[in-house]
Amino acid sequence: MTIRDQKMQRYEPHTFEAKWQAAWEEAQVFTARHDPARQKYYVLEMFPYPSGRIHMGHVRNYTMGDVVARQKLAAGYSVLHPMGWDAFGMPAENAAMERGGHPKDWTYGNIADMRAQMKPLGLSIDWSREFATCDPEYYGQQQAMFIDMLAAGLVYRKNAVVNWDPVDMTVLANEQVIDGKGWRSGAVVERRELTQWFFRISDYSAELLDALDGLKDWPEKVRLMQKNWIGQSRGLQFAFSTVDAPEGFERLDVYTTRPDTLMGASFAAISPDHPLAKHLERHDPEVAAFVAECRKIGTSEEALEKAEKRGLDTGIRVRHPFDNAWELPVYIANFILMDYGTGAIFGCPAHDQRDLDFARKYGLPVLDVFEPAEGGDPVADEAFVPLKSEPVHYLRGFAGQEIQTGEAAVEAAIAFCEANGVGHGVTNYRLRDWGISRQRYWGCPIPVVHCDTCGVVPERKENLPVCLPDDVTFDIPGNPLDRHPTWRDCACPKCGAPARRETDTMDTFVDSSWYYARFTSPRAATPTNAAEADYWMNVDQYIGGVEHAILHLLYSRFFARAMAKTGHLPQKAIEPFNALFTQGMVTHEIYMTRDEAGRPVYHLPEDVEGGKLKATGEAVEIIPSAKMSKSKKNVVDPVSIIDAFGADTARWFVLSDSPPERDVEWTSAGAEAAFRHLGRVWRIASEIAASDVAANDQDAALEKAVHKAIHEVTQGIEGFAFNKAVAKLYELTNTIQKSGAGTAAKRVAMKTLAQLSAPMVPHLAEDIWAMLGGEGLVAQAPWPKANPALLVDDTVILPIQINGKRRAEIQVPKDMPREEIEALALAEETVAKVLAGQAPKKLIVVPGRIINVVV
RNA sequence: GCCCGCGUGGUGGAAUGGUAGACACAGGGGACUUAAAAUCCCUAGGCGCAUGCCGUGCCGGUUCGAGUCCGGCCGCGGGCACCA
Repeated sequence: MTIRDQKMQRYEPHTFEAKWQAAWEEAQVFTARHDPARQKYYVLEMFPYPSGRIHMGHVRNYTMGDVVARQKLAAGYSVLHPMGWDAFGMPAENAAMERGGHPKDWTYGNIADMRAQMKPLGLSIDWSREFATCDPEYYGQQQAMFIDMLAAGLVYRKNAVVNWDPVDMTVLANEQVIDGKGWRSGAVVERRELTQWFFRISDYSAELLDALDGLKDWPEKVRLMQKNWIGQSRGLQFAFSTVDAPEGFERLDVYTTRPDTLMGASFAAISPDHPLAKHLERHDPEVAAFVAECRKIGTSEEALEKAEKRGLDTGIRVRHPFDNAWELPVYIANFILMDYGTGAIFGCPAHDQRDLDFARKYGLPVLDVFEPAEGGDPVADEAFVPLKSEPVHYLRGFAGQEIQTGEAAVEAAIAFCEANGVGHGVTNYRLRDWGISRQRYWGCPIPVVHCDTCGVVPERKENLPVCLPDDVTFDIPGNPLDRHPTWRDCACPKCGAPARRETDTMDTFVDSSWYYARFTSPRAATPTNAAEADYWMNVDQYIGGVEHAILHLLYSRFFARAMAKTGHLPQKAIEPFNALFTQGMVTHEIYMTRDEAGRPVYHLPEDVEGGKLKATGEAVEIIPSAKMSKSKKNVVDPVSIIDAFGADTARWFVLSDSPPERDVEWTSAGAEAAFRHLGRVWRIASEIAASDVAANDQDAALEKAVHKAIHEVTQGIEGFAFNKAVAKLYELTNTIQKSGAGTAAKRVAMKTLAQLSAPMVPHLAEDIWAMLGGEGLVAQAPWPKANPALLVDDTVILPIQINGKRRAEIQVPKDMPREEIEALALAEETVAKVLAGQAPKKLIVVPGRIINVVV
């Protein structure tokens, strides 16, 4: 072999990756075709926010989707694999505020950059269907649906609280509130009520809950999280009669999931947002001060739960429903949510830790309602809160048995109360209606007009889209739409009189709640096209991060139902995602040094070598495995990886080693190893292409290994165990390399390896395929089928355990009868020695698996 | 605080309740080379001279048999309704 030949036989992905991408493009391999003769398959990865740079998490997400899409294409499906941009949202406005410019320019510029970074990955995406949610063609259709949903009674307005920054005079998102203060102004944030638009998702609580059972191919944990989020509960709603309450508040409605503890009640409590609290606030300075204090906590449930539990005695009392002489004080308490139940509760300190803490703090009585069935001490500092399924002994019960489970006692208590005219049993949900109003510019305008005579009037559909005006500035905080007179002022669509446009825009979750449907007909003049939606829906495989397990997925499930109700989706699409896969993050070590003041200074991976800074030799502190983030500088830029190693190496790396649902740690050693392996595969292929060995007795063994690999790799891909599929491909590579089989058999083996690798490393696969004389593109070759006859082994090795510990093994024919195996096992040397002529206590034979001898 | 998940060699991980550590990374040894790179081969959980013993975050339980199932902890991660 000459030096020139050696040079030619190197794996140089840059010489062919672009070539094969052009070949796919030329052959229109990935254009989704509505072909009624073929079964369709719709693969979708959660679309990205156009931040400007792709990161390894994207590479991992889209490579997984690509593996599925390419394998299904090879398996004969008509595949839809689209890509778009979740393009509205706060970062674009923040960029405009910080750096000047316009959110639109920033966003479209980022999209162009990210598309250019994604294309070299060689993803099998039908780019002809691409859109961004900030395209007027997209959000105009969203506005049309909003109008339809408004007409269908799915949308309404009500008051709701927001975070208000009193210095910047603007509404803040929860993430912009840090320790109760505005992120820019540092001012203490207030809760303020605004009239806002809501979707009636809570009307669908029961249905969204029940339908979870049908989502067989969703992760169990996601279904469980959604179930808990919807939060169905069975309880009693009843009214206390009040003593010394203001006029109009003669009754206080409360909801409880533990009516069986009614005889252990020691106080009632209402939310600071309860109408009674609001009434008292106006007349009582002490209440006003307390309620004002409560409103500083912020709007998130997390903040509320973590805040110190506090209350204020209103002086009002309520009568116990079963004893007119028994009066309970009414507190305003900062931990009661107005949105849940009736915004008022009764507290039973003995059997609820929060109530107990509250009672101890304010010197309220603690009455034990029940004790452990076997008896126990009265409650002291720890509430007695057994599982509802556990039987307990009732001391202050009033319905049902003396010893019964909490569940039974609750039902008995509800029945008793209903029979005695004290309230009624109700089923409640934790799920609240979906507030979509955002006091921001960069979002889909809510297409309604406020008219002094007609009230709130939807825009006429022929006037859609209601486009965002371009002439806006972000030099002062707040919503530029609010101070844009020529955009804001308009004519009422109904009476023509001067009117004002709604200046709130929609939550970006609305945008992402139907993009999957729009991909089925992305240029249609209506939100969807019935025939296309009918063919392509549902999404057969949806892939994205677990961080979307609740909100995005729940909103999408609701929105699909709302679209079906308004005629924009077929009924079969109300559960839009047949299968869901939630993938893990890409992590990396963090490299840190400290400055003179001891503050941490972070360093990029490319600036560090061998635990030291390349520039200065200073040792760095290594913090293991954390989610890649710009602020910690533990990021690896996919573009630089592709430049250094090619796209296939990046793709191969993110699929190997870690199971897809778990986090994967990016290491430069791993990336180099992936590159080396692909180089080896390429070299073995080129050696086979140049070799000429006659058929021989090793061909059969190689063929068997190939078919085993077909079976196992296919199983790995279909079961979303890409790391295992990769391991099997390593094994097959090793087998081919070591095999002394003839060239013909090796060519078949290598071509099959190319086909099995194509979903993961498509460029390399094409190159090998072409090298070995494969017909056409491997991307269009049918997926190989394993011959079942070649998958079974004639003999199996059975390990023998003695008392559960492995001591020996025997090799037996695959279908040897149990009795013969038993005899062989007992005759085995080690076993015979241990038994010493005695019969075993027990002999367990699991055919094809194991033998356990118990002595 | 509440809901959900995860925890296995030096590292990433594999294992329908049935041989713990497949496959790979890093390491050690060797071959080839004037040398290096590249490549190839061998080795490899810990302890012990060894029959062997110990090992899947910790404690307990079920089972002939537990990484896997159950109960209780510890640690880490995700979500908590205006981040996307």
